[in-house]
Amino acid sequence: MELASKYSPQEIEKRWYQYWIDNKLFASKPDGREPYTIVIPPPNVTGVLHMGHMLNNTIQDILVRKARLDGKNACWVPGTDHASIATEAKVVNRLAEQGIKKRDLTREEFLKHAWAWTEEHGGIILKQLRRLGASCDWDRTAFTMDEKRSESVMKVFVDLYEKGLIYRGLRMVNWDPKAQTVLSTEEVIYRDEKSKLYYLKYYVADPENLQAVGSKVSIEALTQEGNVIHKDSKGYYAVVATTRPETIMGDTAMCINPKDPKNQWLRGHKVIVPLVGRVIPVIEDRYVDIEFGTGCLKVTPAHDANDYALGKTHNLETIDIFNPDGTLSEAAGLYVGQDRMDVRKQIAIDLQDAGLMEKIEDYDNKVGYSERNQDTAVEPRLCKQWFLNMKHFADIALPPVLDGKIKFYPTKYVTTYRNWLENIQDWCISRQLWWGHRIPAYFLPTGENEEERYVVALTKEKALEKAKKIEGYENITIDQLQRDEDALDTWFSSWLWPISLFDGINNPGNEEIKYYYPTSVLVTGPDIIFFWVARMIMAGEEYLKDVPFRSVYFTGIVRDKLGRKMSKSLGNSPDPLGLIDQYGADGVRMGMLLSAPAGNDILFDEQLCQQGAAFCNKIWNAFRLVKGWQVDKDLKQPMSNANASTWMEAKIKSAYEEINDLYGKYRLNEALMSVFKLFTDEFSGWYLEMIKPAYQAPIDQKTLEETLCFFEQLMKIIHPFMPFITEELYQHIAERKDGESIMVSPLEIAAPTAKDAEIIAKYEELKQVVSGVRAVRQSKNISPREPLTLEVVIAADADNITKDDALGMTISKMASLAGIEYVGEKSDGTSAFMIGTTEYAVQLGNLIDTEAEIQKLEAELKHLQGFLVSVQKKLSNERFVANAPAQVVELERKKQADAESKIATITESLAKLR
RNA sequence: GGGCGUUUAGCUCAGCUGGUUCAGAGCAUCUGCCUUACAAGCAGAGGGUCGGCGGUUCGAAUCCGUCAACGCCCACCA
Repeated sequence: MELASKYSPQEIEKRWYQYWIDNKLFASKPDGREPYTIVIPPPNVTGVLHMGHMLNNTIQDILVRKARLDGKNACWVPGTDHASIATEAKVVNRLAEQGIKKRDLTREEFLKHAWAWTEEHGGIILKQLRRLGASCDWDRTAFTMDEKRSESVMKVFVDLYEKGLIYRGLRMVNWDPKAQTVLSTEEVIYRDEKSKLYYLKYYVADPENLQAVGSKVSIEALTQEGNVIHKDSKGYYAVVATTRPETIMGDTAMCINPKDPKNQWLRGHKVIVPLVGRVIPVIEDRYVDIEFGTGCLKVTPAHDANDYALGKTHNLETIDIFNPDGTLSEAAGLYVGQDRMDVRKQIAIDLQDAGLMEKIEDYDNKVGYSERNQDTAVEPRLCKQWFLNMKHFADIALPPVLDGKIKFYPTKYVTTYRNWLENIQDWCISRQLWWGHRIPAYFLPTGENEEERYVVALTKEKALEKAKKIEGYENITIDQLQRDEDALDTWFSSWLWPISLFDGINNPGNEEIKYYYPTSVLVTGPDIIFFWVARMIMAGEEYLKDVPFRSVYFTGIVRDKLGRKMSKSLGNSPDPLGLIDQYGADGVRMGMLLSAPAGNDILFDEQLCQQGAAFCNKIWNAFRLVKGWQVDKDLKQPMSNANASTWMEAKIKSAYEEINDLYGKYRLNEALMSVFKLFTDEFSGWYLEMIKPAYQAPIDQKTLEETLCFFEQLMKIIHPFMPFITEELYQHIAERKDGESIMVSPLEIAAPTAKDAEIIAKYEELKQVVSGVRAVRQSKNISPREPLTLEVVIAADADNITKDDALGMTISKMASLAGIEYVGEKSDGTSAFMIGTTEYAVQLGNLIDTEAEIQKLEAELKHLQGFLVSVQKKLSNERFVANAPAQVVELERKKQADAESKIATITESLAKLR
């Protein structure tokens, strides 16, 4: 079969992917082999493949394919996440485009739209992964909202509720006014913002009292005690610094620190909220920072977590001045119906106009935004929500990571993990969304001002049974039960992923969960260590009493080559599928990985894909060379080939050992680099050139067989990184039966022995001699094909690698030598170089440039003399000789001896040249 | 404010518990080659006082201290 001189991946990749699918080579069922399991971090169901996915999934695919070659039963389970906030937002937007408002629809109608959208866009991302070569067991594709996963979520909710770990309570929570849902603390990200600090005047409401006090103790006296008293024509006033003047309508107190000397004069008084006119008490609490602003804090219990806490201790009224959409409510009394951000601007003006603003300063502060929606600030809001008690889960999730039962790569994330768990807050798991798992709680009818009553059960029927057992509700009917409208946080289903994929919640102890769990490794980004990684560990420990994965490999963020995050607005994110079209999946995989040092961010440079494509071409052409050789069955294998073959085998063994070690440490970029060098330098650059027959000359059978065997081994070693081209060539190397595949062909390579190391060392020396001759050619401008004679300057009985017939032959071939001569003294007209302590000289005849030779030798001599001085200095240091280990001293002595001998040789040569 | 990490050739990174001929790789650069597997290639070469300072040691890129720059995470200072 004729092979083109350039490798074209497109058709080949398509063909083999189909072949793998047709032969169910990605499928896994429990059997007697050791399992190797990875569950995919489920991408958003309506998401589109980006470079982060490319990296993450390339890594997973490499690990899974390697496991297959190692003879393990590899199972990579794909799936998607319903991503409730993100998806619901997308559906709401699409409906808006059609002029439909979410709140005009019933829940059922809305969900119909959402499912339609999911079916339309859902799973595109999984299809895209196939282009990359992802070897997922597609028959297992799951969705966080499919039947099994949903059932698991419901069961877990009910179970945790019954265990008393889920509770419902009124808390200060983070509210996203745009999505109109509550968020967990982890979903709020804080951004630095340039804002303003407004200093507002709160007039003292009872100036007579102040006067009264003042009459007893004069204002002057108070001032002398350190009080800072503000007064203008309208009276005495306190100054409060705030970043949020629009919340003053919710103020129910002003707070000072009892130990603040500046504000002692305000003790026990009342002040008037500016513009609003409400009279509020001055309370005292050590929470207030004396140094901040004026030391006076406005207390708005409904709209700030700290103020809420203050409100609780001091029994303050709570006035909620915001509507769920972030506009001002009736309770505010002013600016009703306007957006809080507009009100902030307006009220500043109004305060100023009313003379109630002391000053405005620039101020840097942090403002919380929803992780999913970065243009609307999160609002602290008092809300009744469902929470998961995290203390219990932190207790069970910390030990496995600290004890190393789960290994993190890189390890630095253990600290991050521990810090989070040690300061954990309860997890707010309810969301005011429809797209998600609806909370299985049912409210019972109650009177107007009664506490709410509810039951939690898997079905409405079971809820009814439970309700009937409650005193006073014996006669309740099913229609009177009102199911909670809210859905659960997406992560409340994701945290079960490694369990629910094998149906371990619904079907505890089933064959699959027993076989595949714990999974082998989780490959994910550090940004979801709290959202997902930690919580999976919690769920695993809670429900299976075992870790969900043995190791976690945290990948970095994919950035552009300038180090900027890839983003749509910067337009610096390449289209992954476009890259695959251009460079082939194998090329892109290599490009991704080469730039991905373990645990660091990756600076993606498209040029690396080019390198990947070039490597494919290299492999392709090496194969063309081997495939083109004619065999002469009668030809005996030359010794030089037999030796080269022994060396190549040793080299593969030692490289493979190193590669395996790197896999074990998840240093995949380094493993790939080793693979690359093994193929390009050792195999193609050296080995093939060593055994390559002369033009149109045949090769002996044995060498060809051995070469094909190496080729096959190399294809297997490369396969996890570049699955397509390796499969293609594997199929070409020998006749394969239909259904056979490199993917599942076992790869067994023995560990290198001491003898292998010896051979490798010998060939390293051989390479140096060859390079030495080549360097001489280069510097003298001699054609690579011009035959030259090499002199080896050694004693007649001395040993040298060129004396080995096979090695000598190889050196002659690789360096295009006419012959090798052994001389006691090199002849005139030679250019020399040293390998170790042996001098080699290339006969140049009249091409020799004596002056250049002298310069070269002088430079080397100078260098050696400097080196010798440093070694001698070390050896003459008594403390070094006394303290350093014997072998280190011995080594220095050898360095000294070698240097001296080299210097002698060079000095002699120089004398002769002169 | 606390914690973690990074700083080694033009770029991206190795260099483990200090000592295997004055620090390595890939890419990039320069030079010479269209040598019948591959110019998406081959051969050769140049390039770093290992962020600064101080210390421990016979010996430090490697250990300790300190400073600086950059990055990330956490934290209720309005």
